Amino acid sequence: MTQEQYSKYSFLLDRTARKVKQYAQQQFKSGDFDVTVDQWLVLKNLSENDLLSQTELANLVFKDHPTLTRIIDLLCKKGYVERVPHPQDRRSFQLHLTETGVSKVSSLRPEILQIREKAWENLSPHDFEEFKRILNTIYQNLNGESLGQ
Amino acid sequence: MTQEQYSKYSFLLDRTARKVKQYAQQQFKSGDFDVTVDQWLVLKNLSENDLLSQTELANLVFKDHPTLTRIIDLLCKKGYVERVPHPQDRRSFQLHLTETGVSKVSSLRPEILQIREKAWENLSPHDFEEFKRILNTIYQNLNGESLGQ
DNA sequence: TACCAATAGTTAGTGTGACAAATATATAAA
DNA sequence: TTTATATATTTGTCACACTAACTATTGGTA
Repeated sequence: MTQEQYSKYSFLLDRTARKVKQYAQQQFKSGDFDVTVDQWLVLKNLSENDLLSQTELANLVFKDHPTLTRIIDLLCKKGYVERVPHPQDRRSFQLHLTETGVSKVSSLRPEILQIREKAWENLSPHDFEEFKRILNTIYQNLNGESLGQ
Repeated sequence: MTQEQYSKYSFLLDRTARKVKQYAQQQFKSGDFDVTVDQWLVLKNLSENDLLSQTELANLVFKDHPTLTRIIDLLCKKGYVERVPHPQDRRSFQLHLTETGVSKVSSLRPEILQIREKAWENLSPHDFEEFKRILNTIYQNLNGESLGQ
């Protein structure tokens, strides 16, 4: 296999990742979910781990701090999340899902699982495992120092 | 396999696609390439197909028209691309690499192939074929009407 | 105590992505 | 020929990614 051929993965990877996000976003919109795909990722992680700091959450969802700041801003504005001052450290916040946030997550979760399945038509469970393995290997190959999981 | 497990691919896919772009962009920067990753994709396609219209190019690189307009704007500002009025159709342009653009492409091409290879350490040619197959299947599953290649 | 490096978070700037709407021109239909 | 429709590109808006620079606070150490 030549170098030339190897270089195409980056194009296909980018194209497919965008399509997956775009497809989900369209479904989110037609279902009036009132959140974006990335906002959902944040909400979902907050529902599974209460009282995270922004830094802890950023490490969970693999987003950088400025991006997370803005997503949290939007989620606060929508009333799904609150920034609670950290009792010991005045630099940081504990992130907390509001009542509205909790019920938003539980009402959207099943619908979103459904949407996510569509991508796997014509593919096997073995394909799924291989896909995850390859994605993780690529990630680690490029992740220099931190070798993050 | 439960629905829950299936939903993780979208996170891994997005994370890996971002890492691939970020890694390449860092290398581009440390090598003073003077283009972004997406600008490179456009330049490369123009070097292989001269005198495309913006619509034709948009279909090649799978970017939407407004995005492409802005990338072309930047490449024109940098002097790598020219918009030549279409001789028959006054609505459209033929895109043309300048001298500078041509030499930029040929000087960067080998360096970029090198950068792209890094992702494939610890992976086999068979992995590569499976990866492409799965990416393309997912893309087509979500691509509703147009069934684009 | 006073200094200093590290940490938490924000702000600003640039580039990109998706979508809707606007403009200009071309082409087909009445 | 006039009208309607389709096409090529641009503009505007919002969201996200990444970098760099900045503020505030913490904790260690001289």
